[in-house]
Amino acid sequence: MAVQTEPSRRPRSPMSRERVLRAAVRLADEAGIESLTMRRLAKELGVEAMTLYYYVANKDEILGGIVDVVASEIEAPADGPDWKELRKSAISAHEVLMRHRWAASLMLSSRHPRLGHMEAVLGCLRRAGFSAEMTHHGYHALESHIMGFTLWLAGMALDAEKLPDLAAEFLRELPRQEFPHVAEHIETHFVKPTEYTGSEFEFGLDLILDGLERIREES
Amino acid sequence: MAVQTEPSRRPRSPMSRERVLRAAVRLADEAGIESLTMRRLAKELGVEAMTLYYYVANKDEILGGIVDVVASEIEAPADGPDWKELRKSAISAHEVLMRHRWAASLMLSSRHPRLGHMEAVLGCLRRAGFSAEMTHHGYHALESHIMGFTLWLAGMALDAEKLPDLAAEFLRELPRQEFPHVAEHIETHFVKPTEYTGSEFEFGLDLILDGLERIREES
DNA sequence: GACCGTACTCGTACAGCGTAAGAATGTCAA
DNA sequence: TTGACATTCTTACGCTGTACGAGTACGGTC
Repeated sequence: MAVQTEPSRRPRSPMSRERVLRAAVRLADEAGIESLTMRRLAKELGVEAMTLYYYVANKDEILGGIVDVVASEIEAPADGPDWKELRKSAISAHEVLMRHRWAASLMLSSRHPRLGHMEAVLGCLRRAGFSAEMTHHGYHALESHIMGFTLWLAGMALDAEKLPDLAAEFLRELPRQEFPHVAEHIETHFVKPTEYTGSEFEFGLDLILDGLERIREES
Repeated sequence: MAVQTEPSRRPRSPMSRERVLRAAVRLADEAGIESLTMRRLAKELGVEAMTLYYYVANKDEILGGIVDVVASEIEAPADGPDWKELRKSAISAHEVLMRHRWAASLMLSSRHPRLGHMEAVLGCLRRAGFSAEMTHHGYHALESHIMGFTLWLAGMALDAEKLPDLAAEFLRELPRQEFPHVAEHIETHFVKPTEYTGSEFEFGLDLILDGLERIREES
């Protein structure tokens, strides 16, 4: 039963569905999701396009697969009694989705639900004493914030390092008397090149969590 | 032979950029955004694909244009003193984006900001006494909820009328002891064919608005 | 009439996309 | 050696956006 296959004879590392997916994630991260084509992905793997179809039914399966890869990086809320574990989990989701800026919109349009994560979040709320009704409302409020905010920020951050310059130029051409608040917004937000620390995401998150807390205490 | 009023050579109404965009919106509404191709849109207008390029630089301009058409349907918050005008405006945005389920994700990826709406929302918060900082936070929290929730719901509602059956079958195959809360969630949400009235959207919206209110009163 | 500029529409072509069909190649067991 | 099977590649098809240039219609002017 000695494995006779000598890797030296065939320099290519063995292909696999997992290897395809990992390469797809890397390609999407580095070159954008629009660069993820069957031919380009195949070239990346040193192979022809049709070879991929031996490991994957079609491109949709690749898209679903890389969404799963990314989703598995998200930290689920712990099982303990503290329902504010959701806070950590939400921040984790935001961070992961910002590392893979193409993932959020794919995740929303994915036909296949992430049951494990959903179960963990719902259970966390339920154990904290929320009613079924309130649990569902809370779940959607949280998920909406994560997705909405992340999608917005990911759209902004397409060209992160030259954003201050872009904002400055935009500001110069903006008719200020017509859009004074927009001008103010851009100024405080973008022109000074502050590192994004997630505080904006957390503001909205805490708005929701504190609101839920209050509802829970009232009931 | 009088060829003048031959039905095959029907009198085409005059083409225009606006007519192209309106047809594009209708096509996307009726057949999905993925059906919006230059050739199909042209056929819809009784014309060849390349004709469209006389009115529009490229397809991206069409996509930007139809986003603007949809955005203009959204009711901006009124200029008055009541900052909860934002509530009406947010609900309007949600309704409009649900009428055009392809629009939300396009709007998020659009490179061109909707200054008028942004100015109205920011001004509304500012006039209510929020600090610049808080205004920006509130703006993003609201916008995130609108976009995140609408995108989620639009993804769900792809095949609205047969959703209860789908949910029932999904539920039948779901390992209940493994995902009890998910099962509960699906049951209360989908199996009974309740008309969606927007109450879920408004729950999260009010969580945010009430949270902002409290912050305003504290300061 | 003839001529011409302008506005508009279309035919053709090309590179790139996902992928169906099947041939070619490599590897192992009998 | 033969045959079965796993893996990869070649070719081709219909679709996409769109570059390029050739029509076509319709005013003026001479």
